Amino acid sequence: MYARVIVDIAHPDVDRVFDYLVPEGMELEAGCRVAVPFGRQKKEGLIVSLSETTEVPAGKLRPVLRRLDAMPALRPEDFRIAEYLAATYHTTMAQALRLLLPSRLRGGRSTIRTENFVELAVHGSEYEQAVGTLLKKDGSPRYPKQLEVLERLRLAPRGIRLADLPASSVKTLLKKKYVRMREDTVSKLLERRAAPAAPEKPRELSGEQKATLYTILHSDRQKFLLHGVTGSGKTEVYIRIIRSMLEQGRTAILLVPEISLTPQTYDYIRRRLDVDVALFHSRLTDAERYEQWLRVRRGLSPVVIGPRSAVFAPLDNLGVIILDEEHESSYKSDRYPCYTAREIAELRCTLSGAALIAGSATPSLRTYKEALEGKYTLLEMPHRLFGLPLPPVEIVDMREEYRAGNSGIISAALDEAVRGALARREQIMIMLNRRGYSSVMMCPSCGEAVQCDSCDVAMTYHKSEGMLKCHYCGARKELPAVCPGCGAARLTRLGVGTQQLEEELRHLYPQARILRMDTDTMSGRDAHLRAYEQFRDGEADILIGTQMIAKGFDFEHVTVAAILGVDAMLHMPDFRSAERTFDQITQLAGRAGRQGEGRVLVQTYSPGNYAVQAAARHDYTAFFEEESAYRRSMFLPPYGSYLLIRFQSARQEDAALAARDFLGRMRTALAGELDDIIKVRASESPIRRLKEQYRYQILVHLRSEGTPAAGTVLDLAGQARYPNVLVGVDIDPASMS
DNA sequence: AGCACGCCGACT
DNA sequence: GTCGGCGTGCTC
Repeated sequence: MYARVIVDIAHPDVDRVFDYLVPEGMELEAGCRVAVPFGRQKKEGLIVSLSETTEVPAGKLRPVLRRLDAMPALRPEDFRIAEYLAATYHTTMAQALRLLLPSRLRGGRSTIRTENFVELAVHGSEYEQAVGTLLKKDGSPRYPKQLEVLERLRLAPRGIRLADLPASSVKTLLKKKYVRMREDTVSKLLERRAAPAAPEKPRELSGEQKATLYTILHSDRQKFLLHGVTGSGKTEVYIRIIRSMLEQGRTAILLVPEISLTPQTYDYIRRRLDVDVALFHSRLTDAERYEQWLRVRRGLSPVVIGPRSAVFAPLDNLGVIILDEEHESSYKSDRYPCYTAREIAELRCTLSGAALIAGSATPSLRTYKEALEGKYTLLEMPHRLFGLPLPPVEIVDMREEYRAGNSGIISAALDEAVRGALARREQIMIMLNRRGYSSVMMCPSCGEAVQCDSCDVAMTYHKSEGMLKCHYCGARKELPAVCPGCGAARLTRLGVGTQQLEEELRHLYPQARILRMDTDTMSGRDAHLRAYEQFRDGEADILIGTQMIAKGFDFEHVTVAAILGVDAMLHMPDFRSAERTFDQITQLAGRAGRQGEGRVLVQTYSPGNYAVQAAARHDYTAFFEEESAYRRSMFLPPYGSYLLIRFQSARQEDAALAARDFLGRMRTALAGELDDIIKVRASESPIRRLKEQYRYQILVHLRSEGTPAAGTVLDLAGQARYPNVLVGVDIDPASMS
């Protein structure tokens, strides 16, 4: 018998299966991790399959050293997923498989162990009888040790480790057949099932919710896009679907963006579903992550909640994957392999016949386009619950403010709204994009940003070099002395930071209690939850923060919501900047007026921008039409496509040489497919050195997705071998830097 | 990704 | 003469 093994080395030269002899008496299964000799080293590997035959000459074969886990770490489906990852995102199988295992199960740090567990063999009246035989005639204990063991086991549904019980009592109880032994995976935390949360009464669904639910549960379609405005009750629909799957004995994954609000979603779900829910999020330690993974692997948690990596959760009988806020950019990994959770979710749903539900108030262009084309079934929920209207949105023209002599952060309109709310003891939320800063240079008088001459994106100011750079083509130019648009004499760096905003607010409203939420202030483990509760309980009047306050933060007493720094968003050097702006304004507008009255203010130097305008009117369709026409005409995703091939090396000349050589090969290979190509740009990466690595990149802009030219480039990248150079491929990258 | 092999320059 | 640089090739 031979074991076909993928060795855990992420290098293209060894990215294949190696055959090993299975020693006499060693029991192995596909999916097992094993220790194997590899050259002069000892390595970990995963058994892809077992075989009666091998092509490898007998002289080369060496035996498996040992089996590492008591239970196969991976399931057959996991290999399908890894193969897809390796093929689609151009990485090695070893690298792909690492995504499917908790890091604890690598590098000899841990193994899935089993131990002997003792569990009750008698239940109900049989149990009572059994207890009776251990009592004296007067009802007092005759064998107190054995009685104690029975009582402890009665309270432990998964049994208790043999090692944790008195051996002699167990021996006797085994003989009496009151208890039995079972082998099971070891884990202290697995015993610790969260106490059932106080169940909440099911809520009455709105007509819209009922119709949506009905369609999903009774359709023979598999993929759905649930387009529901903020406050339309999408979460309740998700819960009903999950419950329905659980009733059929199937399992569910709920994917949420990485917004550290996962615990809140978790609490909400736990109150509505009385099942064990596994929770993945970025703040778990390696050990906790492993526990959650093992829970799922053992089939103890039929529901998984987590960010993009949770799409790999090893659930059997998968019934549904829900992608909440499907448009969020955090669903795309920023590390190699640069996978997107949506694509993996689609694959898993196809493999297991599960449903996929992508939900959003502002669907990504791509998903909405695919819904219109029929790949997804489009479900609309255009109304808020309880007949609440969407709040009116006021656009404040900051150019006018500037010309009228107010060069501060707060416009006159926002000032008036804040003072009013403070006087009425109502709450205010002010959102700034990211940390508010941007390195785009903009004219405060006309609102224009300095654009690249050949790329239709704003250029980025690199202070260290004193130059403007284009993140798409690498072009550089001097900072112009006057605005190229209107000739005004002052260009400024866009945006303010949350800290600066906080200072300004303290100065303007000394009596107000201000709470700031951003990555600087939210460092502790439960910092988010504490801040959330603080504001909810009325311990602050004004909440300022980055987009982390825009989602899931529903507060009754908020009557004023404002968004600043819209321009830094609009002028991001990224073709998705309008999409992101539309999304952010829409999300913020959803925060105010959950109880009826509410004011939403948008401060911007580009009041006429179509994304700003459409968001203010709550008109997704209009935004989609305009944005998709623009993307189509410029061959931008999801119509056209970008391929970014990056060359990284500790030695600058190695990276540069590799990029140059690759460019040459690519030009030759693409000679017959020039029609597919709009542009090829080779340059230093905008951040030319990162973590000691010099970086060069080639950006290929293709007329449409999945063209032969794309295949040519990706194949070439797959074959590329340069000493000391790492070649990475990113399809439609989220950022060029 | 590691590790040995092997073929060249600078040294006791 | 040999010590050690790192280009090349291999790992079931």
